[in-house]
Amino acid sequence: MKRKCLEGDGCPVARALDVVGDWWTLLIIRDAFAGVTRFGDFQKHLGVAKNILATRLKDMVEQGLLQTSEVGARSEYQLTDKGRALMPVLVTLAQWGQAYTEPEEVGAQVLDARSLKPLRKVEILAEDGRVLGIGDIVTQMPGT
Amino acid sequence: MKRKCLEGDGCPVARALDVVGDWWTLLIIRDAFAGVTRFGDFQKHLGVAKNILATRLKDMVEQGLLQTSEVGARSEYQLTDKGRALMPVLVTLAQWGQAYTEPEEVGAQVLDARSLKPLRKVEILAEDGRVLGIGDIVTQMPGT
DNA sequence: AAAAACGGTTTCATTATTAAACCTAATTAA
DNA sequence: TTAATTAGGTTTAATAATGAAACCGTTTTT
Repeated sequence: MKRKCLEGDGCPVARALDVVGDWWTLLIIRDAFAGVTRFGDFQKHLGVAKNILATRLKDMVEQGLLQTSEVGARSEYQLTDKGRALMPVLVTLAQWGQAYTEPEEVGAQVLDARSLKPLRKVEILAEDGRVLGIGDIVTQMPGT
Repeated sequence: MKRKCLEGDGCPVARALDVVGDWWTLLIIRDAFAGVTRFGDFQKHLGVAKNILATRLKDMVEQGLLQTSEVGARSEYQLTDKGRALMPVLVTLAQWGQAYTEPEEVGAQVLDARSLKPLRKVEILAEDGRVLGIGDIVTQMPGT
């Protein structure tokens, strides 16, 4: 009756979602990328209830996505390497969202820090460098 | 009191998650990429309760991720362009999962259809082609 | 010293998820 | 041709997750 059960799954997508598939997790990571570290700031930006933010942050620390450092008796939440490694996931998701969903107001964007321009569209490449389209990949599943 | 509220958000990540952020959605998309089209096959592979699979599929059709076609009085669920466009998201997620989570058994993989080899690691590029690391991007937020 | 803010925890109501039973139409087996 | 089974769901009732608001001790500001 619990909600998730994909921990040791053969599929890396399932395992990834077991860690970051919760409703708020990727949004917290997004804010952490934007420099947010304090409980109250996450709460304000996300508009999430404090209790569930507390449990999410605790879970994320347990999963190794965030680490806490006590700065002046005030704890800060910072991305670990494992959390930072989600950057390409966020960028890819953002590009899909920009292409296929409509904003009411133009808002947040991920930009190249040097030029402050948008990023190039993510491409999926084969080992030899060929650009792969949607029909060019196969998903090999264990039970199929 | 409802669960989601990010529909017209300024942030494309939030809008994307509003569509694909549900617990089972990306796993359904993954299976659809693997060629699954029928209700029972989704149910078998995912191990999800039939009622929630039914509502998820209905939602995903409403959101334009899947379309149904009545093949011999038996409906099939197929990816739309919008759904297929999530391929890079799945690939990036899978690569993160492969790098940062541990499988109990080696299982599903996304492969280049021609060579049947793994894909190249996704790179985030600036407009001018520079490879961007984690410190090389900035997230511009509306309320920050 | 008093007041406000920070970082939560607790409580209780609402919503989502689940397993299991059930149902109807279509297909397969006898 | 009938009977049994399967596919594709829907309904029901229990459990788990989520949410808003109140509360609480500590820390910071006034």
